[in-house]
Parts: sequence; C-alpha cells; structure tokens
Amino acid sequence: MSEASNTVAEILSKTSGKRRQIRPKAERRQQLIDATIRCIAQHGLSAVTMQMVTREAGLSVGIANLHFESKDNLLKETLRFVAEEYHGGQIDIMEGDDIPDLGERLDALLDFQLGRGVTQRQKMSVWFAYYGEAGARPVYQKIVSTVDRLAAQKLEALFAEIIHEGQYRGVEARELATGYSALIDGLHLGLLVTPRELTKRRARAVARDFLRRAFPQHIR
Amino acid sequence: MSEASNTVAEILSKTSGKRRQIRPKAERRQQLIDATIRCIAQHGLSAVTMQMVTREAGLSVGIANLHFESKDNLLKETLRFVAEEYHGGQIDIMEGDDIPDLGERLDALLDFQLGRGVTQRQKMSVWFAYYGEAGARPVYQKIVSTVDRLAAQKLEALFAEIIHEGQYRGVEARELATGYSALIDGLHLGLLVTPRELTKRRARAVARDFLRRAFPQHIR
DNA sequence: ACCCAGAATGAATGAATGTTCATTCTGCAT
DNA sequence: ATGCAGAATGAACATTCATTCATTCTGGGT
Repeated sequence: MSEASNTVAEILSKTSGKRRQIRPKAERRQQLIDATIRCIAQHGLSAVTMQMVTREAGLSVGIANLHFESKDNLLKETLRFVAEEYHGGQIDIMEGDDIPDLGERLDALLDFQLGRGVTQRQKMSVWFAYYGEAGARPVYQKIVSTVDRLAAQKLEALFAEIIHEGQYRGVEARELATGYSALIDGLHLGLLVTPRELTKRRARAVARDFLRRAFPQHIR
Repeated sequence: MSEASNTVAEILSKTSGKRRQIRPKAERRQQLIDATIRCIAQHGLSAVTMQMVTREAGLSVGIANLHFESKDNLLKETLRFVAEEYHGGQIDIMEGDDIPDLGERLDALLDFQLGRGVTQRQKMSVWFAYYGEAGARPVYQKIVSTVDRLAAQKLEALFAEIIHEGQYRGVEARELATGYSALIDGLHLGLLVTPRELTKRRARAVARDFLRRAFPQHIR
C-alpha cells in the first residue's frame, strides 16, 4: 500500500516542486494583484486573462474567483491599489515635516515621481492601461479622480506655501499645480511610449526646468 | 412568379430600409476606421469587437476582413490614421507661413491642440487607449514614435526661432519643446479622466501660462 | 439587354476565455 | 491522533468572438 499512499500533493511536489499551501485571504489577494500588475505591464490590459494571472501568481484558476468575485473586480482592485500607492507616496512626501526646506521637499517629490527602476515602469504601464479605458468606464474614472483630487489639493497647498515664502508675484498656486501635474503625467507617457527619445534623465531635467522657472529662489 | 421575384436586397430594403451598395475599397476602409474610432471612444479598446465595429459602420461582419486582413490590422490602421491626423494638423500650423507672427502661430497651435468639440474627445480616447497598450506592443510604439518625432522636431524649430527673435536667455528650445509636448499630453489626460476638475478653458489657461513664462514677449 | 469582376453578405466554425463547483487538501483546535 | 472549516484545485461548461467562405448581389462595360 506504500505506493498507493502517494497523495496528489506528494506527486506534485515531486514533479513541479510545488506544494499546495493555505494562506490568509489578504495575502492571496495581494499576491494576485501583484501578478496582475506584472501581466498588464508585459502583455497589455486587453490581453490579460485569468489563466495568465493565476499562472503568474503560481496559483490555480479557481482561486481568483474565490478571493475576487470576478475578473472585472480583480482589475478594479488592481487599479485601486496602484492609484493609492502612487498618490499615497506623493502625499507622504508633501505633508511630511521631516523635510523642512520647501525646495528640498519639491526635489524629493520629483525624485519620487520620476525616479525608481523597473518596478516604476511596470506601474506606469498599468496606470496608462487604465487611463486608456477610463473614457468608457466611469468606475475607473471614479477610482482615479478620488485619489487624484486629494493629491492635487496637497500639491496646491505646497505651492501656495512656496509662493508665500518666496513672495513670488503673478503666479497662481492652483494653475501651477495643474500644470505641474499634467507635465509629470505627460513625461510618464513619453517615458512609456518613446523611451528612445525621452530618457529618465531628460525627463527629470525638463520637470526641474518647469519648477525653476516658477520658483527660481527655491530650485537652483 | 411575381412574388418569387423578390430578391434578398428588395426584402432588406423593405424591412430595414437598407440596400446593398458597392463602393470603392478606399471609401470602405475609411468608413470602417471611423466606426472603429467611435467604438473605441464609447466602449474602450478592450471591449471593441468586429461585430460592433461593422454594425456601427452599417456593414456586414465579413467586410472588415475583406478590406483589412484582420482585426489586429484594422486597429493598427486606425491608430495610424489618428496619429497622422493629429500630428499632421500640428505640423501644418507650425510650418505654415500663412501666419507670419510667431506668437500668433503659437496661439493657433494651442487652439488646435486643446480646441475642438466632441470629435476631439473621441480622438483623445483613441489616442490614450493605444498609449495604454503601447508598453506591451512595439508596433504601436513604432507608429506613434515615427510621427511623433517629426512633430517634435518642428516644434523645436519653432521654439528656436522664437528664442532667437526674442533673444531669450537661459532657455533651450529642445528642453522647452519636450516640456510643452508633455504638458499638452498631460492636459489631454486630465480632460479625459477628470473632466469635472479640469475644464477645457482651464487647460488652455494652464498651457498659455507655460508659454507666457517661457516667451513673455510673444505671449501676453 | 446581358455579362461578370469583384464587392458584400452572414451563417457556420473553431478557438479562447470567464466562471462554476465537486472534490481534494491543509493546518489548527481539540 | 483526529476532525473539520475553509482554502485551493482544475476539469467541465457556456459564452463570446475572430475568421472563413459559399453564396448573392451590383453596376459598369460591351
């Protein structure tokens, strides 16, 4: 009977080296979201399938519908995660008092927005994949605009502080903040679509140029 | 025999009011591309189906594969059309000598980029739908970057002319052109995703602000 | 008046994909 | 040791969609 006692799990562990593991719901959710991000970045949103995502996560197909109700929901939650991570990071820098100097704080913000390595590129892909669908999907619009609004307010507040400190004339915080945000978005697009023409180095220089022209005393 | 002489076309023309018409290939191609644009804008790139496109065009399903070889090809050609239309329009303005004053020419460019009505919104949707997939699809990257490069060169040339004419100091045409292009792209994104917060009017003001800060003598 | 090249049609086909669920398995509690 | 709650699996199913192609139709040329 020793041969018949081989369980499915034992056979699997011998052939593919994998063994079924039970993990809490929250962990599996994150695992699936991470896999979704990688899949979108590599294959594009429209090519992503459930099979692809679960394979990438090293799990079975059924599990995605166990922890998320549907593919639609998984994609929605993935967008929410990326949006909150990106905007959360910005907000932490902007309202963090660990960098008292306002000019330095701006620099830190720029570093966050245009820095990082491959990971950042993956997030960018996801970001714009959803933007592309946002025109037709109000759900996506809502998720993005909710977090976006808060970040925009913080940025405007930071700019207002800087304008006050530098006693700059003829500039409006609101207008500048809108412009800066748009500029960063546009640079991300350029980095994604035409990486040959726009390097990360140049993108940074362009963004700094914008800030320097607006706040010459704070950005040298 | 009079009853049996009813052709399919005649029956169709009585029930749906439509009659089969033969038109040259080029016309059908454009008709299908236009329908594709409307479908992408309304339903999103990932939801577009051949049935949807051909119904929107008022044609049968088979015809799409007759004039384009495949769905993939139809989508590719649609992107090419939108890209060339947008960049072509910009280039016409930039190198057109019908507006001798450089400041006015800049204004005309801005009008083209952020003006127009509903049509423009449709094109924007298409534009970003493809950007979203570009990270994973080199074909799209190539189409966009090809036309993009030419427009970028023209813009840089225009900026260089303006810098020379105004004898502006401490500004580089190349850097400014990259920044301006990114800014416009970012504003388009904002108009698409958060139309509540960013109106077309404000987008224009922000873009003009950028130009005014760079070329104060040319843009008042 | 008739012909026919090729434009147009849409039912049929097969492949791909999201979702379900009966079954198996794990690890904690007893 | 043992039981069991619920986590995990993946074959099966139903649907949707791109593509094909046999057939029908059109309009210019003769």
